[in-house]
Amino acid sequence: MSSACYLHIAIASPLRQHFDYLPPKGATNTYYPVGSRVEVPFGRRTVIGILLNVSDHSDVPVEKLRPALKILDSEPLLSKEIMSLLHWASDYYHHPIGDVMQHALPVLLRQGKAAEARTEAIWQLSPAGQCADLTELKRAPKQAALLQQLLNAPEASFNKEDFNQQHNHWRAPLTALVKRGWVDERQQRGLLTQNTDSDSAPDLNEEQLAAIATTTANSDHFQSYLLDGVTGSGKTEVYLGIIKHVLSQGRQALVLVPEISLTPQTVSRFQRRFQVPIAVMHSGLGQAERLDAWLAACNGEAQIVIGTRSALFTPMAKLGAIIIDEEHDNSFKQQKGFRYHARDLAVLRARQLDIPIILGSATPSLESLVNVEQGRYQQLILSRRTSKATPPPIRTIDLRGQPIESGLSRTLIKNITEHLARDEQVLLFLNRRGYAPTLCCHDCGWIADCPRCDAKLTLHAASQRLRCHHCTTEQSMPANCPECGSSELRALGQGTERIESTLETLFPNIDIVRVDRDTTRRKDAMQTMLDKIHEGNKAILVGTQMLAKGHDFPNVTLVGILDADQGLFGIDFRASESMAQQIIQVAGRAGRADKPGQVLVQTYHPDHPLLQTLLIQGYPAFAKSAIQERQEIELPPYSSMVLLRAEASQRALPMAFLSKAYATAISCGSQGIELLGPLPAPMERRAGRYRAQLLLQASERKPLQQLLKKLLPELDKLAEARRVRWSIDVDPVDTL
DNA sequence: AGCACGCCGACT
DNA sequence: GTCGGCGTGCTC
Repeated sequence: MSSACYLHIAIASPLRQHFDYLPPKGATNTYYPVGSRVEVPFGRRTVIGILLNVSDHSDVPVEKLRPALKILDSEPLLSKEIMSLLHWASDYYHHPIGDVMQHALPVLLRQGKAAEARTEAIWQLSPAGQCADLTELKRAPKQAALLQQLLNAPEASFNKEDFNQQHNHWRAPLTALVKRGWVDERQQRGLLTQNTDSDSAPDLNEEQLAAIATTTANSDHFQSYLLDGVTGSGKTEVYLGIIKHVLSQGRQALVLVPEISLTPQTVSRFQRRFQVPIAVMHSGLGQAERLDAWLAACNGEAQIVIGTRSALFTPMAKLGAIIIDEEHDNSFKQQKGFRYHARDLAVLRARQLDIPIILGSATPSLESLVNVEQGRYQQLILSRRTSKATPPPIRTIDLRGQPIESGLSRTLIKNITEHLARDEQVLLFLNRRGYAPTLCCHDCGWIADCPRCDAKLTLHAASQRLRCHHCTTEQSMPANCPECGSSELRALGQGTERIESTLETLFPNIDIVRVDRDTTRRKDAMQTMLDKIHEGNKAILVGTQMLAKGHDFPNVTLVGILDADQGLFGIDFRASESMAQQIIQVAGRAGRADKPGQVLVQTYHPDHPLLQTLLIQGYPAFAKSAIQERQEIELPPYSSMVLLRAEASQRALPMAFLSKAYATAISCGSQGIELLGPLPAPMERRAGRYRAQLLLQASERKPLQQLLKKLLPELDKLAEARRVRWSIDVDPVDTL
């Protein structure tokens, strides 16, 4: 009995559904591997989708079905495990399955390229070439030269770099030699990055050993661990210890890190410790490189995969443990399109595979701390710094009524001078790049606003330009006020560029190194600066959060936080958590070597309770009180949030859509769900578009999910929906 | 999202 | 007269 056969296929489109196809015409075998790519006709074009499953029925009338064109993979490209993770994610984040699937594939595979590792051509002298008659090549000097090179090392094979070094046009002559039969051309598998230098593990302290022992004792079962270790306590050594164990079992390890901390140093630390192939996956990779890394991870050849957020979806043949470094970092949450949280999905993946997952941070997210409290995560504490250094004392500098020199208080300047006098380095943190955030006319009060955003333009002095930090707007700095013509234009407020120039006047003989997006735009700029800092000569580093993450500056003994107040009165309920994490992370840069460090925090609100708790009692105490506050006012993780956003070029449209959405939600039955809004977004206009949002909040996840399941198909049908760009954000990390 | 069809404005 | 703007509709 032959039953009907329908292929359910995920196709990249905003439609929340799959599409059904008949098997390809003339298909002889009946094996259709779920998780493989299928080429199908879709509307007027041909696209590549992923086979979700093969079923004996379809909800679509048969006459509407078209046959698929071609099965592109004979084996599943996405493993069963990844498919199930993606299904879950599509469901939970309410994002169309087709688009979700695309996130799991390197671009080249999405485009239909064969799932084969890149190869490079290599050339070798053929047996016939060994007794080649060079006189035949009298009139082909290039061929002769190439042949001579090959004859010099008759056993060796050469790749294109080898020829590039000695010849400028070698391709055609070499092809001629191949034609003559004197040279063999072969394709060889490219090699993964691997390092020949090696180092061995340092002696670990008891806490580190205990953390490794705990996680590895039970390494073939699912368990989430929160590795809560103060800066400098050697979290990475714990990761390495765990990975060593994983590798010894013949399994692979997946390490996810925030975007900014995936530097060559990070990777080389892993490479030096383990002489195994490592696949690195980040946004800077070329497409062919990305495909290579992906395939190597997939087939188990790469034993360690280090990557950012999206590396989570890499299929891995024998994954044995997942590590999330800096788990509190918000860059694990994708902020557009498919808005998944890589950390949260990683926990799910670990559970599915029944393997351990280790979330590490010096400043754990409140979510993870609550998970510890509720017994879902097991906490591993590293309380001691590995070096002798004691944690640096943190002092506040009360800015009220103080004379301030361009953002620097007298006290801070005095301390900088002292540390420099001891040939030490100073790090100043200000999370605002540019020269000044405001350009203002002294005579009429005009302010340079962005024409496309509800924001001020930032003055960049070096380029003499005004730039918007929220869109691409850029204009030259006017000589006169465009309103009243006055030439008295004043730069108000401080950015890193201005601090840098102030420091240059205050400390004319000291190196000032500014590290922000503007100074690190060039490809190796960051590296050059880090190298310079590591030389250890006295210097002042000024930077934004780029400086706060992960880098180790052994000779920095003074950290100055120039403006701690930014996060204190933020509109987002997570603003204070982020501020605290940022302050502690920056403070952790001080005194890592044998020199004692010192941290000075400038603030206009030294009595603010959150700041007090953080600076006097430390992050754990801060977290405890912040958690308590979340509990009292039923904020996440003590409630569940979903944000419905909309934007359009006309102001009224997003609000109109969201009002309709509000009404639709009510009619879907929204018992137990609080609807807040619709409201204009905190910065209503951005890049010329008006934005608004509707917040859905509930004490339980389930009713919210159920509502969305009913609500979203209804919203898709609304006429108002077509006039705006809208999106759903489940568990938003910032409500901006 | 793409892609086509369809009906109204300023240009070779 | 057309090139082209984006509103609307459809994709198994």
